[in-house]
Amino acid sequence: MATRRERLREQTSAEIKAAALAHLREGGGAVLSLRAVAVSIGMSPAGLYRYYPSRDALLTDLITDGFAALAEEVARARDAAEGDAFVAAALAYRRWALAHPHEFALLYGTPVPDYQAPRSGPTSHASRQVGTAFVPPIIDAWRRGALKQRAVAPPPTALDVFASAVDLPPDAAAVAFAAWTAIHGLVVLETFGHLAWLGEDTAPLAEARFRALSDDLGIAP
Amino acid sequence: MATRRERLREQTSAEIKAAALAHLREGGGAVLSLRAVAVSIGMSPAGLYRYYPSRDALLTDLITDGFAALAEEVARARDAAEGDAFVAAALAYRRWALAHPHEFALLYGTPVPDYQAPRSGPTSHASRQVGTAFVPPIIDAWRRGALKQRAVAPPPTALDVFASAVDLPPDAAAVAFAAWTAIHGLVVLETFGHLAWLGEDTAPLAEARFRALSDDLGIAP
DNA sequence: TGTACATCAGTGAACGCGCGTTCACTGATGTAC
DNA sequence: TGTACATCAGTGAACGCGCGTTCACTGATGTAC
Repeated sequence: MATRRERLREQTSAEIKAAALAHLREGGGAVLSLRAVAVSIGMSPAGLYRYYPSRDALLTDLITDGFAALAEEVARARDAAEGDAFVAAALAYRRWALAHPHEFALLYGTPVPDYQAPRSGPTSHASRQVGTAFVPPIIDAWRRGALKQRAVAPPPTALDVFASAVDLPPDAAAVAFAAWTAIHGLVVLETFGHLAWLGEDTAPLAEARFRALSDDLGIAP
Repeated sequence: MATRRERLREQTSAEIKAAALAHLREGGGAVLSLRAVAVSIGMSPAGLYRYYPSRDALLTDLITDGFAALAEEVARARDAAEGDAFVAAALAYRRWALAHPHEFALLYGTPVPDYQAPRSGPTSHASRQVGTAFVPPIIDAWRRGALKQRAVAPPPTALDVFASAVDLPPDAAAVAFAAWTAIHGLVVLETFGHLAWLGEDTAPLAEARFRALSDDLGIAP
C-alpha cells in the first residue's frame, strides 16, 4: 500500500503534467518553460527537479502522453463508427489536431531543437500507435478483397518494414501507408494555418477528401 | 544609376540574408537569432536595424524567399520531366525539403510563436505558388479527360475558392487539392523524422507512392 | 510507545547565458551651391 | 573645384527579460529499534 509520501508524490506529479499541458495549450512560449510551469503550480523552479531530471524529460513525457491520447481518440471514433470506420478515424484525427493545435505541433511540428527523442523509447512506440489506429478498417477491406489493386510496382523494402510493423500483407500495407500520409498531409496543413485562405469552414472539404480517399483506396464498406 | 551607398546597401542586405539562411540551415537555435546573424557577418546587433525594423521582418523575408525557392524548384523539375511531370514535381518537392529541412520547417512546421504572418502579405502569395506548381500536369490530364471521376459528392464551397485560386474547373481542383495534401503529408512526416523507423532509404517508398498517387488520380500520362 | 536517524519534497538565491531592442554617438558618403 | 551641410550605415553600451540548472538549506515524512 502506498505511503502518504507516495500518494502526495503521484498527485504532484500529475499536477505538474497538467500544468505543463495547460501552458502548452495556451502556447505562451515557443516551447515549454520549466519556470513558468513551476510558478503556475506554486512551486519554485528548482522543485521540479525532484520530478524530472531535465526539461527534456518533461517534454518526452508530454509527447508520449500526446501520442497516446491522439491514438486513443482515433481508435475510439473508429470503433464507434456507424458507417465508414476509416473516415470516422480520419475525422477524429483532424478533430483532435484542431482542438489541440499546440500539442499536435509538439508531436508533428518542427522537431524541438536540441531535443532528440530517444529513437526506440516510449515516444517512438506511442507514435506508431497513431498510425496503427487506422489499420483495422483496412484489414477488413483487404479480407473482403475490396482493396484497389495497385498498378504501380509492388512495395520496395522499406514497405516491408512497415508491413511487418503494422502486421499487414504488403499490398494492404501500401494502402495503409498511403492513407496515413494523405490524412496527415491535409490535417497538418490545416492545423498550421496553411489552408486559412480557403475560407472559414474547411470541415466539409476535409470530410469530402477523406471519403474520396476511402473510396479511391477501396477501403470504404 | 545606383550610388555607391546604394550598391553597398544592397550588398550588405544580401549578406545578411545569406547569413540568416546559413544560421537557419545549421539550425543552431530554435528560431533565428538576430544577434547571431549580426555577429556572423561581423556587424553589431544594433546595425541590423538599419536593414530590418524587427526580427519578424527578417523572418518574413526568409519565409517569402523560401516559398519562392521551393516553388521554383518544383516548377523546374516539372518542366524538365521526361515522363510523368507530376511525379517529377512531387519528387522535387521532397528533395528540396530533405535538402533544406530547417527552411522547410520554417515554411511548414510549427507556426513561429508570436510571429503572425501577414494574412495577405507576400508570404501568403509566395505560399500559394508552391501549390500552384503542381497544377499544370493536372490541367493536362483534365484536358485529356483522364482524371478519375469522383464517386464522392462534388466539392463544397471551400473547394470553389481553391478552384478559382488555382484557376481550375472544380472537379480538377478536387484532384489538385488531394494531390497536394497527399504529397505534403508524406514529405512532412519524412522530413521531420517520423518515418525514420522505416529504414535508411525511404526514397523508393516515396517514389512508389507518388507514382501510385498519379495513377490513382488519373494524372499519369 | 518513544526515540534516533534516514529519506526526500521543496525553498531561495545564485550561476551564466542569450535574447530583441533602444539610444546617443562617430564617421563616411552624398548633395547643393 | 571647394566648402557647408544633410544623410545614413554602423558602433558600443546598456535596458530588462526569461531561460535551465546548481547548490546548500529546512522541515516534514517514514523507518528501525
